[in-house]
Amino acid sequence: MSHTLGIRQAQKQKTRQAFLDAALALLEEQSLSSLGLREVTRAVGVAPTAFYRHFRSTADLGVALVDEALGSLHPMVRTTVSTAGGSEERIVRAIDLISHHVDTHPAHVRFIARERHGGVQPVREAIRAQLERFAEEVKAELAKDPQAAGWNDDDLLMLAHLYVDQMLITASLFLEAQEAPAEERQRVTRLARRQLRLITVGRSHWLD
Amino acid sequence: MSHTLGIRQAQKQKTRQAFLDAALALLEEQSLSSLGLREVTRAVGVAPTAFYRHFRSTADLGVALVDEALGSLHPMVRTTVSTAGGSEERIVRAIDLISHHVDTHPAHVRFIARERHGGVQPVREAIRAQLERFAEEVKAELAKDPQAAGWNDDDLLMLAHLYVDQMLITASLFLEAQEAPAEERQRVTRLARRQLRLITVGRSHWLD
DNA sequence: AATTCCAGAGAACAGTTGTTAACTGGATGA
DNA sequence: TCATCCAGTTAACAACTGTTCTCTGGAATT
Repeated sequence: MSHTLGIRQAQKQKTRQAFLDAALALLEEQSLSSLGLREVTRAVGVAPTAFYRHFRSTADLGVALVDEALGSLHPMVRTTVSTAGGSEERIVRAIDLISHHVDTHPAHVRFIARERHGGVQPVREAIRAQLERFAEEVKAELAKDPQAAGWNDDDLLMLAHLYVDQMLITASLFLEAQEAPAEERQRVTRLARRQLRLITVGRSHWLD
Repeated sequence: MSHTLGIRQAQKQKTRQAFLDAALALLEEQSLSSLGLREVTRAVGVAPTAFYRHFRSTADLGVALVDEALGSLHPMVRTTVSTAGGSEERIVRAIDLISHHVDTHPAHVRFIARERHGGVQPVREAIRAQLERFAEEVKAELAKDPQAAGWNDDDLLMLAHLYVDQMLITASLFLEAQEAPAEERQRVTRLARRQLRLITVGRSHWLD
């Protein structure tokens, strides 16, 4: 199926990835709308004009970063929501999973939080579309749960969005607490768990 | 109490406000970290150097914008949460209030949503501090409610943060739907109401 | 009336930006 | 083997950036 790339294509992809990595690093201290093309090429160690061989603009690069940051996350979300076990057990596991993901991919998380409402329209749209996909997937998993009996589609999607937004809020909190002492990070963990718990309580009494 | 300003101070404040207004307008299509000092002075119609008479940097201007956007909002939040009436009635009124505020101050709302996780640290910190104040105020109002009997302080603050974050999410949704047809805006209204309802249901069964 | 103050103007600085055109040299395919 | 392709280079462009220093003219103070 997958044809082995020639030396040429392989080198091109390698450079492209170097662009993405360099940009992500530079974006820890600024927004995409202020990221300069020359700034990125300088960080990669390549001529400014080389940029155009891979991206039309920095906005284009941003959209590629959205795919890198969120594209591979769908399986994880799907299984997290659907995993069997008691509801308390699932809450703890979900928060731990977010915490772990922030630890291993802080720059990706920062990028998404920053550019979700950022100044570059195509990037906002790309993030919005990915989050909509997450919501649809969460909804599909929720629908499988016996607890979903009697729920209409609109309410399921409403709940799914609530979960997705809460996921992002939690990730952002972990990110802010990243350099903080362990006790602060533990405080965030407990807060996130209780918020998720409250939503879950609301869910289980929704039909009353 | 308030001493009438001299011609000089009055003119200075006028120019300062012109800076804030011009910046806010420019920030509808970009982030603060890419806002240039000359760009702002050009929009105001004043020499670049005049900027330094009012702000040290664009970050400084950003912090001033945070105060303008959120500083005067505290009374509104306070009364909204505390207003008497049935819970369903209060939910409808809260969402309507947010919707109205987004209609009347779209640029302010956009600015806060954009810079909350934006690339300028002092501005992020200023927004964080204001939102923390909101949460404390909401918590204080919640504590007055008879429903809060048996709640500990941590859980009250947890719920207050949930409300504040939800308020921002809703405002952002209204903003995105601003140019959309009326039916889309109505859809957002209903979604926001139901999410608030679900949180309220969770709240009323929290102690079970 | 004379003096001080200070918001804003003007000019100049060294650096930066995105984009263009024409090029080089190694991988690719006939 | 030889012609084609194309990722990356080099050079140059006009336009823009933040910041400094010096100056001005009207308001504020004495």
